[in-house]
Amino acid sequence: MPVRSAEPKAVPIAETFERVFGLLRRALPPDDLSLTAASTLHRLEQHGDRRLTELAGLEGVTQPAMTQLVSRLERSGLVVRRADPLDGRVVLVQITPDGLGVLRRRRAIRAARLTSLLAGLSEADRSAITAALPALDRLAGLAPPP
Amino acid sequence: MPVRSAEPKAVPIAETFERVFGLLRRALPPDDLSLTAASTLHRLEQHGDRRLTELAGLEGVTQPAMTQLVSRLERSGLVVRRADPLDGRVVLVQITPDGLGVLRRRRAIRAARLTSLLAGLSEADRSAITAALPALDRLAGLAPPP
DNA sequence: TATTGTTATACTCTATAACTATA
DNA sequence: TATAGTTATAGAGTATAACAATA
Repeated sequence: MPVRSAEPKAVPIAETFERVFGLLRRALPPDDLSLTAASTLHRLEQHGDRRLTELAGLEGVTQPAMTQLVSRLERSGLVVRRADPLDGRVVLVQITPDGLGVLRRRRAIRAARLTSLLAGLSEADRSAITAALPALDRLAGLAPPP
Repeated sequence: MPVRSAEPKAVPIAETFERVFGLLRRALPPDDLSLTAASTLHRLEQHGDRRLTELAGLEGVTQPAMTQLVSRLERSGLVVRRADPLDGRVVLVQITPDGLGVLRRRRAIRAARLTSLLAGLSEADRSAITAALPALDRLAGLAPPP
């Protein structure tokens, strides 16, 4: 009986990831940021101001979708649009102190919830998850097929 | 310098999960099912017909949201609504052969994409991810705070 | 009266197509 | 002409509140 190579493993991995997504979605505080909004803010925090088109590419959404997301974030005071002195067409997006505060609060809330969930696992399970984090980060960092 | 207990670990775990979510989202075929729709179909496939309210609870969405999701799925021919002969108020949701086919196709596409991504990792990373799957499944299966 | 589900309404998030402004 | 971004429009997906039907 042949043991096939990489393909069969992908199915259970994909299904587990979808279940983890369900966990993320259900653990989202009701009137919190969407996952895309949070990811965008996180990127602006980590890597500084970015052009709108660049953000759209990094987040894997269209330019109009990012225009609208940035507009919503700006309306909420979490980012501001700035002009690029070198190119009049460009919009630079910058996170505000309020935006940083929202990220900080959100992180604390999610960490607390996740901590209480992790408490329901065995120490071995927690270790297995911790051990996989670097690998998962590398997986998530691989350029997805555009 | 004190090493604090469980709380600090939750932050990197939550952030890695969000990055994996980004991967999932970007790898979604353009005109495919939403993650919630897919999860609902998957549940109907695995566990048989379910009542609408039960599905809403399992997926962590409201009853009206599930009414609408089921309506969209029914319009697309992926599920049907059936009456419960024992209770005239109840709607039983059943997956159709077309729904099963969509799940099968979708699984194959996602597995192929994930396989090509996994090929970009080291064998050690792939092993770490595989080793964490049961733990992640248990984590995702824990009842989230309602 | 309580439960099951739907309808009404509103907002976020996303897409494609058409447009404006700048280079 | 090409690039950066916005506006227009449409649809999925979600929520709360109000409603209808059945138990």
